[in-house]
Amino acid sequence: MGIDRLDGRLITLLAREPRIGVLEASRRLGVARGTVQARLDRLQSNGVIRGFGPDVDPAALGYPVTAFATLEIKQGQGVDVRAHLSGVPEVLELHTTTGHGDMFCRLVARSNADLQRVIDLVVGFDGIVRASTAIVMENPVPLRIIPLVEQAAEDTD
Amino acid sequence: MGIDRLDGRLITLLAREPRIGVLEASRRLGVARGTVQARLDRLQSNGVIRGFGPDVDPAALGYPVTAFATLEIKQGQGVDVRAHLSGVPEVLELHTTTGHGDMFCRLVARSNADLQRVIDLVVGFDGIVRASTAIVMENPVPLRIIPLVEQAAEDTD
DNA sequence: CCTTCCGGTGGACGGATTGACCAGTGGACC
DNA sequence: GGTCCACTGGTCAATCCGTCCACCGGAAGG
Repeated sequence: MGIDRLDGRLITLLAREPRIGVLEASRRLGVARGTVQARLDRLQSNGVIRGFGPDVDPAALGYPVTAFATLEIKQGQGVDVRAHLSGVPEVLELHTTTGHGDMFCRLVARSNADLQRVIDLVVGFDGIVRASTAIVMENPVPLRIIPLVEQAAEDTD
Repeated sequence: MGIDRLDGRLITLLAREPRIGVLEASRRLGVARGTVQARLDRLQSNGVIRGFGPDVDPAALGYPVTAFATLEIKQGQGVDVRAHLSGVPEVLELHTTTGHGDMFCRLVARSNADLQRVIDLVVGFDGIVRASTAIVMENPVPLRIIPLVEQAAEDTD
């Protein structure tokens, strides 16, 4: 389990230019096409590459506001809260974190005003005691993975 | 700007089965191939679909621990802190949020012990006054976009 | 009512890529 | 020496891609 330098270069290449196919990738990497195919198969069955889903921008969908909310959960209500939040489209992800039954989620909304509606949707549920929200103003480092891939490849796993 | 139901179905289909091509997608959706191609082109130039980058799992790379950190930044040090954090591979994303020069980032590490190293890396910088970290235990709702896409499509933008 | 515009349809074309094979080679390991 | 494994370089038929085209219907505007 782990990736070598060729895997790292392959992932980086695919991340930079997702449109290229196996053949073009093999040309760029200077290896045989079969090698790239084998690597890709392995990376996917490994679970290193989960898939190639479309990367959708919520802002372009009309949801330009992002916020993070910390939720305090009533004891034993965890399961219900999860079900509730997974039913809210504006909840893009949900984590349970260390602490006193705390959860943590990423929200999007159509506007700052609309964010109030979303928060009401999220908090308007019995198991949630309290919520504190932080609105995102800038995103200096968008979600990325390449630097980590390169580091993992350097560590010659 | 916005997406209709066909766009929504197309995005959902691509998210579920990224391997399928334009031709197969047109068959599934019951429309002509040219239509799917035109829609895809439009969605991409719109910026709704940013791309089809590989979805890499940090855990499979050897970084199974995720944490979120809130950073308090010294006045006027924002730019330097961003540069510093963007140079740390374990920082997967960084946001500036409402509050007193606060920032917010997602971290990964090889283990709970290794997380200490990462945090030291992150915090060991002049402009950062204080950091509070929450370790992720579970991830009931992984980062997702489809429910939002479907809602946006229903709203018949 | 007529005209124009626009998105979708169904079809076609050649070039390119894919997935699947194969024998051969070199290094690592026992 | 023998075995295993990954990579190479090549072939094959099947498929898909990007790009054209003529045609149609509805919507909007005159």
